[in-house]
Amino acid sequence: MAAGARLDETEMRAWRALLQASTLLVERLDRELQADHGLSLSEYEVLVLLQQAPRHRRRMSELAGDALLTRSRLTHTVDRLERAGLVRREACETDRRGSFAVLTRDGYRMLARASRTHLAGVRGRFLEPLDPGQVAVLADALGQVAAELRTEVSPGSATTS
Amino acid sequence: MAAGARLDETEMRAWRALLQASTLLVERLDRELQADHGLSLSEYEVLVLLQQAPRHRRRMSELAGDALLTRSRLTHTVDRLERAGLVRREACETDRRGSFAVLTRDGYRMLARASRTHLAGVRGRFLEPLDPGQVAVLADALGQVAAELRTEVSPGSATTS
DNA sequence: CAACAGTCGTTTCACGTTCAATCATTCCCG
DNA sequence: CGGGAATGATTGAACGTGAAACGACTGTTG
Repeated sequence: MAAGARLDETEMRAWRALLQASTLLVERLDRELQADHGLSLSEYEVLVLLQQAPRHRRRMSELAGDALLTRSRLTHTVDRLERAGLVRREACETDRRGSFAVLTRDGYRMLARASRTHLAGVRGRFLEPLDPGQVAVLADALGQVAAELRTEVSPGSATTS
Repeated sequence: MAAGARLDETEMRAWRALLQASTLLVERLDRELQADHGLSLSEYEVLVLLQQAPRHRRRMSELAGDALLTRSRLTHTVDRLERAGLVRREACETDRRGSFAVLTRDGYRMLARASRTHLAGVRGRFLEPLDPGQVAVLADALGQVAAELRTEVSPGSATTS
C-alpha cells in the first residue's frame, strides 16, 4: 500500500525528534537508576505498577500488558526482582494457572528511594526545557498516538492488508 | 539531590505518553520492517544515514554518533548489513585506524523498498492521528529535549553531583 | 625522534530480551 | 461429562546489546 508516503520537513523533524528524545531519555534515566539503585527502568516500572495496585499485587499477565512487556520478559524481570527480595510471587486461588506478583516491604522502600532519583531525572531532562503549554500538547498528542496503537490488533491485520 | 520532585497530573501524563508512544511505535515499525524486508529499525537507520552522506559513505564513528548507537553496536550492525550485501567496508587512506561504511547498490535498492513501508508506517501510526499544529509543537518541543540531552556530557557529572 | 596519551574500530564476554515450545489449567461446545 | 481449543505462565536456546579490554594507529610533547 501507500506508495509515495513522503513526509514534509516538520513531520520528519517531529518523528526524528520523538525517536531521539525518547532514546536518549530512556538511556539516561536507565543508567542513572542502575547506577544509584541497581534497577533497570523496566524493573522500576514494574515496581511502580505494583505499588499502585490494590494490596500491592497484580496478576502477571495484567502487569505485562500495562508495562508493555512480553509475558516472557516479565517472567524474567520478576525473577530478578524476586531474587533481590523486592517482589514475591503468590499463587492465585481462583485460577490455578495464574500467579500474582506482590510488592514486598523491601520493594516498597526501594521504590521510595528510586523514585526520587527517577522523578528528578524526568523533571530535569524532559520537563525542565519545556513550557507548560508544550507539556500539555505533548500529553494530549502522544496520548492519542499511544491509545491508537494500544487499540491496534496483534495479528498481521491493519495497514499491512 | 532533588528531594520531592513530584510531577503534576499533566506532567505525568506527558511522560507516560512519551514512553508508551515511542515504545509501541518502535515496536510496530520494527516488526513491520523485519517482516517485510528483514531489516531492524536501527539497521534501516544506518542505511538512511549512509544514503544521505556524500558518496554514500561515512566513517564508523560518525555513523555511530548520528545513529545514537554504541561503537560496539554499530560494528555488529554493519557486520550484519555487510553479510547481507547491503553495505561494504572500505579502509580509510588518510587515517589507517579508521574505516568507512559504504552503501552498496543492493543496499540502495533495499532502502528504496524499505522506506516505502517505513514511511507509510510513520504516517499511519504517528502522524495520522495528529493535526498539523500538534505535529509542529512535537517537533519543536522534542527537538529541544533531544538537543539538551545531546549536549549533556557523558561522565557521571550533571545532576548526580 | 622517542615516549605517551588519545582515538578508531573491533573483539570478547556477560546479560537481558525474544521466540518457540511446553506444562498446567480453564473454558467452550456438543 | 469429555475432548479440544484457548489461556496463564514458565523454560531454554538463540540473538542483540553494552562494558571493558585490546590492537593498531595518530598526535603531541619534550
